[in-house]
Amino acid sequence: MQHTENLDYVFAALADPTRRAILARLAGGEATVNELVVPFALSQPTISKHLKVLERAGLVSRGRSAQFRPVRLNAAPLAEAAQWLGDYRRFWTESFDRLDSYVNDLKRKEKRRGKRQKRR
Amino acid sequence: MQHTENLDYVFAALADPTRRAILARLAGGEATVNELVVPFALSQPTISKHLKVLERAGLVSRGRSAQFRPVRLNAAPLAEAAQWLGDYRRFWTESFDRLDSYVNDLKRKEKRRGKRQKRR
DNA sequence: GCATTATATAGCTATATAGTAATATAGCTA
DNA sequence: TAGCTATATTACTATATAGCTATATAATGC
Repeated sequence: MQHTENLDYVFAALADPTRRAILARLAGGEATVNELVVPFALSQPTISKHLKVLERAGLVSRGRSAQFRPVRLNAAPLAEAAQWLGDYRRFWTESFDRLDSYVNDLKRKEKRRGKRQKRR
Repeated sequence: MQHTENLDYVFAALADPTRRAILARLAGGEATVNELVVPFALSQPTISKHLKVLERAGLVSRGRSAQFRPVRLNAAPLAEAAQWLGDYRRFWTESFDRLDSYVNDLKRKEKRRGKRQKRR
């Protein structure tokens, strides 16, 4: 595809509820790994793995303070994702959806009558 | 993680560039499976599988017209996703310069990634 | 019934992911 | 130095995903 490869990582990262919860937690301020482990009933290495996925997507970055590696939210990739979604905003209203399917229904009927043809 | 479970499927569906391209195509109007196969250099079963993933996420629905199963965009789940992202909007509008440096960073990484060829 | 077309399903391979326990590393502190 | 704490890495399971080819199903038209 083109240069949207980072969206692969961003959306993939957001597809896991644990990772979304981690981001929600970080929205309240940076946290250490162990602080992130506590609420999840998951092992520390598992959380570290999730953090690596979030880091690959650019959604978190790590500091260094003594033996702590504080994690903080980096929302920039979310802006990218939101921008991608924004292209579909016009399809969201139900009235438009109904109009759309109505129009498409007409197209389909016309296609059947008019035999095989390329669309628009 | 109860009533956000749908987001798992939606974001997972959006994580694949082929599926995002299918949605982009459907934004221009509904299409048959074979019409969706053409631009991708992928087999028809592979596209059918992608459509199943999109359907599970509620992002497309299928009609029935003769032996065709026309696929059409259903953008409602995208609204959900956008709403989720909206909660983080303040984090990227507050610091636009950080987005800028993030994008520059991406460009650098992409250049490096292009040298050692990759994956799939 | 038979052939054609559109799509779905089955069965397979290869790779990725989420989880685990055990261990290693790095930085404090006494 | 030794010992403690925080985090990362390793090695291993189990499951999911993306792709393929081959085949099955469904609807149409002759």
